[in-house]
Amino acid sequence: MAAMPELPEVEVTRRSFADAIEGATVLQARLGKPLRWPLGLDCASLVGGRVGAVTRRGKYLWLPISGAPAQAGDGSADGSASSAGLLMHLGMSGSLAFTAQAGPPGTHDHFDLLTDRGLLRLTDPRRFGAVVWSPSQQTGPAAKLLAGLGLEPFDPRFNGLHLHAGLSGRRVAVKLALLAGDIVVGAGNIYACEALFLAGIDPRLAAAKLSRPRAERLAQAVRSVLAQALEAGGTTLRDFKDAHGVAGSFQMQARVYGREGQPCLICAHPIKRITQGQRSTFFCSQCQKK
DNA sequence: CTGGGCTCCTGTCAGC
DNA sequence: TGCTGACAGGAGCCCA
Repeated sequence: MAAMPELPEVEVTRRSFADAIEGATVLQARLGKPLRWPLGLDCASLVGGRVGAVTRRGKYLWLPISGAPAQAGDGSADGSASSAGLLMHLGMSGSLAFTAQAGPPGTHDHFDLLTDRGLLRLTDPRRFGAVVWSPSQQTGPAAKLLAGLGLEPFDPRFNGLHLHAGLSGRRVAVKLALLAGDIVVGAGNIYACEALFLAGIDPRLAAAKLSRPRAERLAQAVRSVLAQALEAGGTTLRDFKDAHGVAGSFQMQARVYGREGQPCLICAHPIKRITQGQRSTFFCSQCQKK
């Protein structure tokens, strides 16, 4: 079962278990095969900890865990932002399930957090995902990983002006600049392609060459594509499911992604596929201009 | 500082 | 049916 964790999928996952797990007590933790980075803590040290409010930053989830007896120097016991916790990333193939009853771990289940309210389980075949212990979001490994992330797409400060400023002085193609995530987070390969199509912008256009008005349109398109996907339950192309195993509603139809050779929905010109930064870009050469 | 390319690992699918 | 190669939604890191 493939997950497709771009921002909407991560947010849908978060919403699907955040309320249920908040306030739970950790009974046990287990690691499977190594993920992208080491946990940085003994699983046993998590036992007795209390899970706080799960938040998201970009495609990362933050699970505050406070008050575990074995955690030295953990001053906070209320699950607040300054609490210690786990920074999680789903990589390219990760998914989280939170269930009351779960069987023994399967081949691709590489992290379990058993609580008195249920089991949070990370399944990740490719193991590009990560679960990393950090003394807080603002310090330690979490701070390092979250540093340099751009604005959240739904942050009111993310607008055409911000995008235009971020793109200025960059020679890279506008699509790669979007993907880099240091201007705005959350647009992965699919949604970057889709947003550029919506905005009528050629993905190969040098970032700095995008005019202010077109940057405005692109910012709007990024928000709109991500909002649509979010509303649809995070569904994009395949079989994404949230932490209860609920599938998305399949409303977010890709207009260009994965449609090489098929007619553009606007002008019927065949959709093109090119490679940018070792990744596929889909676009309509007729509707998307430089 | 920017930009380009590589890398981690496994599953799936198309083609022969 | 079996093998092989291409490709996959992320993103940190290293080097020019």
